[in-house]
Amino acid sequence: MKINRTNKPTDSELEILQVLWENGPSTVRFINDTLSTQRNVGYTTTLKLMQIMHDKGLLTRQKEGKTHIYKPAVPKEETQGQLIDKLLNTAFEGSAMKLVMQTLGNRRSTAEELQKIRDFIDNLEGGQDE
Amino acid sequence: MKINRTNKPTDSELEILQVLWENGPSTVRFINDTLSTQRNVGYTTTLKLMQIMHDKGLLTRQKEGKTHIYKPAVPKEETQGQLIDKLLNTAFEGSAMKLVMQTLGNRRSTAEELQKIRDFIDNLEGGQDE
DNA sequence: AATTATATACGAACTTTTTCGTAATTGCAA
DNA sequence: TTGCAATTACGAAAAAGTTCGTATATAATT
Repeated sequence: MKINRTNKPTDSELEILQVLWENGPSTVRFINDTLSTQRNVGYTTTLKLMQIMHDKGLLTRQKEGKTHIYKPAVPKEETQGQLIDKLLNTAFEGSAMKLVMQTLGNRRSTAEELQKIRDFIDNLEGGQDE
Repeated sequence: MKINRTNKPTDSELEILQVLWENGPSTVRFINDTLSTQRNVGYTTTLKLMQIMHDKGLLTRQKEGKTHIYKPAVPKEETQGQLIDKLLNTAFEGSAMKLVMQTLGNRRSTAEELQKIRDFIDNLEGGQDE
């Protein structure tokens, strides 16, 4: 199936990607079992969704015996980036700075985390040409 | 109409909120004119959407002559916060730090912006109890 | 007061996303 | 090899979101 790097996942699709990101390549059975611990969802529902995602090029799969092993067709970071871009454009006037400040401003972070971010920014400045 | 602080806006609803955030309280006519500069959308479509948003408690309105003046029922920051929380939970394992780093890592920021963020973080540490 | 222009209300069609039932297929075990 | 349990394929219903046509109301204009 052709990989599509422009289709953004829907909410349900994102749920499935989450499980794959966390657990690596998985069967429909495993994904459904995992999702089922959080909410009610039928096996064929999950199956259908993953088939659609395969059609869209969001997942690749490989036959293993009689089951399929699915994995994301696109790196996690790329999908995350798409979602950030969308949020940026629909709610933060495209400004990464505004998003970052809002995110940090209203959520508790530990001193360690804040320090990591600081270091990260310091590092950025070196590499970035302006 | 009752204000609903839990309903997340859909994509189209967000488009409308954007216009309101940028321009302040507006008529359906104004919103539709603004949206129309970017894409094709009928007047009654925008009207219907805003009526639904009013029903959901996303917008309040006030009659002015024969038209209605609409405005967000909930502060912009609160809606932004909802959207961030959702992104955090569906794609960043709930970690604000990860979201921030991804955001800054793949997008160009000016030195000024980065400095502002640094200052912001410094400020945060003082106020936050840990 | 009648006409006109603009606004609202509302139902319904259409699209997209989500859900699931049923049938067909497949590999394994008896 | 036959039967069984698990999987896939597929169609279609249900739900959510979007779009728009038509009817009705309202205020301004002639």
